[in-house]
Amino acid sequence: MATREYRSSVRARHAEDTRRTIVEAATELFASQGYARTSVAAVAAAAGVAVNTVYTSVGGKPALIMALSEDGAEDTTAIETVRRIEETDDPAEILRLTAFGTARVRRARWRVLAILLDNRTADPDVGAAADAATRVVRDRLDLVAARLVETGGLAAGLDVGRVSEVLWFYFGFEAWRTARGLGWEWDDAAAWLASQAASALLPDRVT
Amino acid sequence: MATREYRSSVRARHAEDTRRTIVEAATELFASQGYARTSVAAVAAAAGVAVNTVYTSVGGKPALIMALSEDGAEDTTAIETVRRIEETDDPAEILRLTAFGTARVRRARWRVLAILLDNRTADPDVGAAADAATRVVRDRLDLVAARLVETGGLAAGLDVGRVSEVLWFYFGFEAWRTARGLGWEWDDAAAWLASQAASALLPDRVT
Amino acid sequence: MATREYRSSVRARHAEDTRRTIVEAATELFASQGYARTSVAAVAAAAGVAVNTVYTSVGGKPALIMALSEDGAEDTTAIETVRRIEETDDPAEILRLTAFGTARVRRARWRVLAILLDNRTADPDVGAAADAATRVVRDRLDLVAARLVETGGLAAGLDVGRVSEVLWFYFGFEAWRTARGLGWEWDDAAAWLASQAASALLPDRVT
Amino acid sequence: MATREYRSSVRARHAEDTRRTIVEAATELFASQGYARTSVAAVAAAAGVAVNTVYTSVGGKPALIMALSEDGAEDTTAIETVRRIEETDDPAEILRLTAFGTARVRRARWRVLAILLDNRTADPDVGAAADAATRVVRDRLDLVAARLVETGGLAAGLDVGRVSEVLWFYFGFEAWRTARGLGWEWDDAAAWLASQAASALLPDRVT
DNA sequence: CATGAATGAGAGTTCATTCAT
DNA sequence: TATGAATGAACTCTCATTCAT
Repeated sequence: MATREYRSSVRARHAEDTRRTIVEAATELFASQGYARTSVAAVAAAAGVAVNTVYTSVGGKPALIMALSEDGAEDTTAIETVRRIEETDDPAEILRLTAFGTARVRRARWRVLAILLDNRTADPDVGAAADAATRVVRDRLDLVAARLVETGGLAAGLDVGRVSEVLWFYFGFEAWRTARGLGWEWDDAAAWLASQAASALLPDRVT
Repeated sequence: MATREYRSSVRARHAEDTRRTIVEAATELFASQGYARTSVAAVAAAAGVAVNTVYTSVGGKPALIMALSEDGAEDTTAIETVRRIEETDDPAEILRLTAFGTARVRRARWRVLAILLDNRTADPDVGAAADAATRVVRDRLDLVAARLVETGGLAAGLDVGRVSEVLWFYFGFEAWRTARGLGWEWDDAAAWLASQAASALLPDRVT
Repeated sequence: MATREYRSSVRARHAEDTRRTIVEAATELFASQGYARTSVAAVAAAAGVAVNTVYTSVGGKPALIMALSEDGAEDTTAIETVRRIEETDDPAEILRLTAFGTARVRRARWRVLAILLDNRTADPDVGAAADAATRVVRDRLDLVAARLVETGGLAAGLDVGRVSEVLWFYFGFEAWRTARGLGWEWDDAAAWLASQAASALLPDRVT
Repeated sequence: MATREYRSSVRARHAEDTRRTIVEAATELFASQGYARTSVAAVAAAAGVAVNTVYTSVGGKPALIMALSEDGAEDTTAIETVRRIEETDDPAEILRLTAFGTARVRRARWRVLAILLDNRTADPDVGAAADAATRVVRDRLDLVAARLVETGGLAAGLDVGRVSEVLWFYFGFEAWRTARGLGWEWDDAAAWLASQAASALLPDRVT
């Protein structure tokens, strides 16, 4: 990124600034008013550009959704989490890692995620973006589920599919949304969710 | 209601039919296309009436949301559940009753509920209706939480507020939505949720 | 039509008036400014109605073209001409009948025809309407050509296809357009075109 | 022109190339989609240049029309035809020369001509260009008409104006357009048109 | 000379809603 | 009560064009 700055011309940099300003304004408005009730004109006004600049520099309304949902699609945290999960054999630890890992990812992209989920029905494009985001997370949780089963430390009668479902129940979007809605802090929520998932998946602790 | 039928003229009854047809058509369309993308004209067409009849017999678009959200607002099940909860002192049993009670209520009004939740951001009126529905359920869960504390059978360190939050986490809208999304059957989901809520709220069974 | 007036309600009649007013305004504007440069707003203004009334009572811009091109699609003159052609065996007379018949039809619908031809490229819908109009006339001229060949009074070496082409050359849209452009009166033009077609199709008079 | 090439720098020559490429792309698109429905952006894309290059090297949209209509405005053929007409006294020969002469000119510039005629109403500038082209041809036919009258070999009752009109009818744009539309070959059409013009203007051949 | 970025103006169309019947 | 007709207000998007580089 830093190197890019040197290479790109002043004009290109300025254009990128404009684009970013617009996408941010759109994010703000989509979050506060909803996708359907936010007009392109309002986005332009909020970004301080002409209506058409939204079209020339980002695209139409669906393109705004694409742009903001791809915005910070960096997965370093997620990848790091996956790596650490590979390194441990303790199922409880795996659940804790998953909880705090998803917490971090959700926290970083919460506004965008909320927009996608809250406006699913407003537009097919939003729905598609939301589905894509869902799929990414579910796929990752599938890996975790497989790893959990691999450790052999789960309660009896759980196959990979079921484990994945439970993981989604506790670490998926809705769970975090509920936790957020209840005002729970990220870390508290993560700890609680991890323990609840443990009670659902691990054999009774007592001997 | 039944008595009304006798009193009302044929015309009034016919009008009531029209109204119901329209509200049902609206429910169908809101569920399949979303609130924002469903036009009053589409509702009218689906109901087989003139556009204006929607206005004269139900009201505008927001009125449709009101109408369908008040539609089957009968709470006989909920009230029955509350009554039975009052009669028992076993916290685990209370959780089970709550789980199956909410399952029954959610199941009956699922389509309407999904519409309200999925279209929260589409329109302030929808948001208000969704909030109202949320409040009703949370109030009821507050009662359950109070009752649970009353029994004295909960794990240590739980006050009414916290218990209510946990109940909402497991029996609130999002939990059921996730369960539905995972394809879980109502009764299976209820049993699982009850047991998870128990693990969260009740003291460890052993010792 | 007269009987319809009695049957239809005042409202329906009024609506029909509105529609006609709009189509006439559109015709006027399309003729003077061309299809592409005439906005729906301009049509509405010229008709003295709201912009949307154009949509509710006629349809979009393409619908206006359809409406005006179907407007006076009465073919009584054309049919009458065809009938009279069937009755005579004199090729020269047939050509005269064709000339004056087409003159009458063209004259009646000249404005509309000019619009269709002049705006062919402006919009695919206009092109389609123009093509349809062309096909109708060419089909009719095919019949005339067949009749001419039937009489056996044509010059040697002319088959039906060629005769039809020549008829189109002299009595088709472009010929009349040229004649109009030159300021020729309808009847003078018809007489001249008939004589020229005769010189092209009939054997040399002398011998 | 040839001398210019030597003088002009490489850059100027390159610029001229760019301009020609753009005008050709425009011609192609105007012919296939019509003037109104062809955007400057489309022209630029087809020419493989930036949108703005169209403005800097040719001008706006009207300028494109000007450019292509002046493009190959060489009249060597027309001038040659006029010269040869001056040399003969045989009216029939003059008509033949006119027919084949116009055929050659039309053939060379057919695409451009068709664009001008088909898009007359799309834009005042196009209309003006079309009118200019028309005037040029009509002026030339006026000369031919004068020459024909001069020969004294025409049928009785024809003044120069009338002769000019008839010449326009047979050798003007619309006639050729009709002939082209019918699929007639250039030379066949020319021969037929010449003979028809003869029958209209010359005294009956037989005595 | 050629370009990318940005713009103002305006087009067609849809929508929720009201009026007269 | 129910309706067809008509409307005003937005909205998304395209276009031709100019400015700074």
